[in-house]
Amino acid sequence: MIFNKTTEYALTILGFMATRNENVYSAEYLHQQLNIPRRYLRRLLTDLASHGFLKSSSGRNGGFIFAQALKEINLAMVINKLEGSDAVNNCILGFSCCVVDKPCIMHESWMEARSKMVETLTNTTLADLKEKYQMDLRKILN
Amino acid sequence: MIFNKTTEYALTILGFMATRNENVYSAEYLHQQLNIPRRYLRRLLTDLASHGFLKSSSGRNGGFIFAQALKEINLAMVINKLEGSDAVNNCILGFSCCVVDKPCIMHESWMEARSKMVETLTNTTLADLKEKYQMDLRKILN
DNA sequence: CTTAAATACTATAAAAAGGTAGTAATATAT
DNA sequence: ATATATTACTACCTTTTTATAGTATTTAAG
Repeated sequence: MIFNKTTEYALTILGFMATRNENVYSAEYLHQQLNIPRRYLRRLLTDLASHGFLKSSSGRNGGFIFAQALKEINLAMVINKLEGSDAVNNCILGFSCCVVDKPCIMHESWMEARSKMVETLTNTTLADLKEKYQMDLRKILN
Repeated sequence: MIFNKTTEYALTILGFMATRNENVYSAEYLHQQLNIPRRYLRRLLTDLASHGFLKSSSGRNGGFIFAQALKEINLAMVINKLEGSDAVNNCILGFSCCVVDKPCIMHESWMEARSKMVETLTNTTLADLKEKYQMDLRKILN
């Protein structure tokens, strides 16, 4: 499982938008480029706007743009907003009773695994993805 | 999200069984100890048996025991069996087209994060959990 | 001012995951 | 043999997640 489909979609959208250079992205355009179900994607875009990642403009020539600088948005932020609170921070066993001073059996192994993952996700911003994308492009051209 | 509830339950059950010293564990007993819904837990135990982690014996005094040595069962195995195929090995974006020679934008960041996690989960066996549990017990007693 | 291209809102449908119920089958103790 | 404690199987119900539909609203072009 790892992440919900909705979260995957959100990362896909933001990742795509971050690496291209359009002025504005309409839902229809993103749908065609990314193959995410049309109506579901629209709602998700609205959500991403209400979460503060995107800004929407209605009407003709409207669409979505980033509401923040790319370097301000990291992958962990997106995941946390979409999975609700701290999906990534929970005990692997979902034990509400599993806390630092009374950990469950798997606590230690899982914390180690998880914290590495969270660290990477937190350290990766959309700006990093853009940079990587452009570097890859240059490699292909040379 | 990270893992399904079913996967959490499975890890809880196996972790519990690994750290205690009963001869056999009935569904009813596990239900009382672990607070997993009675009927759902039963089905899950049957599944764990058919996946080869447990062996069941019917009838009076029946129940479940491990079908393999504790050191042969690691957390990644359990997760993979329950989440179906390779949940943990998928692209973060769920792109079927994302493969090593044509990776998606987030491939690299995600692979790094994920592989750390998979490594820990693969290296942690039920025998390790048992050992850790007994060490913790000794600490409390001293 | 009308039309067209867009987002916004709300309700509903479909699919998947989680959970329950009934009954059959099995095996042990007495 | 019978009663009891157990798992096994199958069908169904509930909740959550994913997806669709209809209609209203916004805005720019012509």
